[in-house]
Amino acid sequence: MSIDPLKLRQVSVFQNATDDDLGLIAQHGIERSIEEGEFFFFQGDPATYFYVLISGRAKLMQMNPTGQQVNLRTISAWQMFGALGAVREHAIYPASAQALEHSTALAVKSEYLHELMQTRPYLSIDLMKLMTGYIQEIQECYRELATEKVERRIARALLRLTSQMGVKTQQGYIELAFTRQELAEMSGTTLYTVSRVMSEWEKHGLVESGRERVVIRNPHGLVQIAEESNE
Amino acid sequence: MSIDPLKLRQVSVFQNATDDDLGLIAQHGIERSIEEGEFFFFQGDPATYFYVLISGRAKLMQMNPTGQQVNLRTISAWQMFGALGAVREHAIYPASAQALEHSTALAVKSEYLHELMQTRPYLSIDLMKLMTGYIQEIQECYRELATEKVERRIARALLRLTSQMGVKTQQGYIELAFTRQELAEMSGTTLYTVSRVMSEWEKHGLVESGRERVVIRNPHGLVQIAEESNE
DNA sequence: CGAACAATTGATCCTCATCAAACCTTGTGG
DNA sequence: CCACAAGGTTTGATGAGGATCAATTGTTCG
Repeated sequence: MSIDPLKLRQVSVFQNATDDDLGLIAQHGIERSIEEGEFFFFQGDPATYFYVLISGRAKLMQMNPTGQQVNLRTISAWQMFGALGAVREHAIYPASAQALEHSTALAVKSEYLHELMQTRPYLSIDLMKLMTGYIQEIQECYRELATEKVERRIARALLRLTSQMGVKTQQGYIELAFTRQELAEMSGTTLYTVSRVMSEWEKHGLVESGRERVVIRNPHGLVQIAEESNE
Repeated sequence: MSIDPLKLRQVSVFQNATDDDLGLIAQHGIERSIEEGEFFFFQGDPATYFYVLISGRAKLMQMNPTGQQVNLRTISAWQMFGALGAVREHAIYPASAQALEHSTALAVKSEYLHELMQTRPYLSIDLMKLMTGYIQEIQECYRELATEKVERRIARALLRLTSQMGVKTQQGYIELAFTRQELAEMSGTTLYTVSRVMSEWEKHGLVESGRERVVIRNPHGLVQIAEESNE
């Protein structure tokens, strides 16, 4: 039992691929199932496969020698990750990929994508589009971390998550499923600070928070915090 | 009077290009001369040209609304920059490029590179290699900024510069030409902190510093600071 | 119910940013 | 050739913003 190749069209890098190409890719891939907390791959491993997340959620992260983590990106269904190995031979993953919940993914040999790109320019272009988007995002995160205060960074992180993975509740609010720790790793701070900031926001009715859960009640208010000049 | 097309082979993205291709690119480019402090382009401008630096030095930087700067990359001769526009139509530059000294560069229409990539897979691949390298570098910077202390970040910044643009002095030391302000922007701190750290290092014979100048006398010592576990 | 894990909150401390003032270095013009 | 201006650098004093530690309180699940 394998996935429907045509569903791969949802992957931004494959948006311009032919049906045949999608079939080939699906055919060359194997489905992997990963439990919550387990890893797709580790930073430093040879980058022999790239992945397309089919279900679940995952995160890309780096660890420094002392074990502190930094979250680089959160991945939801039909996003590609670990594709840097398709560009360079003998590349290694520059980050680790960990499942945030039980997930399945299609794993395809990097060299196969590399081979395809030799004869399909649109594939390269679309992969580059993904890369440029990613470069812009991380550049922005970097600038924020260097120049902005925590509260604003946390607001930005929440807004980013909202647009990527926000789920509407019945009341029309937006719900996110992350621990304080995870939010801290995304905004370059500690879980204590995130907790304090959230408590403060809750007092002002901006958010409503619980265990592994944040409900945004007033997105506009968050945007204000994210944008307002340093008063 | 135009540049020798074959010199473009030094550009990593053009390493596999044919002589004819190099000729075409040179032919489609115009030479621009930029004075110290002037800009090649600004963040937010339409990304209609990409550049190859022919002589001089430049930096890619972002500014936040309050005017604080972050340095993303320093560019030396025969490096390409501003190429994100070749990937996506109507793209805008995500950063500004400023000349650190009088510089000349070849400016080529982004869409021309885009066109070439349609029929020359190796060009796309080589541009992607550049991008992946860049992604890895900025990811690393991001992680450092989020998890490491200033002293170590400054050491890392110096080491990065050393490998990219270091010039050997007669005595075999490595000399770099940057102001405290510039070093601060590269390591996410202030010129005051950079100055203090450098004074401290100078006492221990690691570096020798002057106006817009840093001489590294003991690279190994810097590596130790950059790597040593948080004691 | 109890164990494991997540969140909160207070107290404390430390790293750096910030401000201010003085000091160097370099280049320019009289 | 000296004086001065402009810009880079150093250093001290001060304070704020968060990190860290510790103790307590929720929450979920077997």
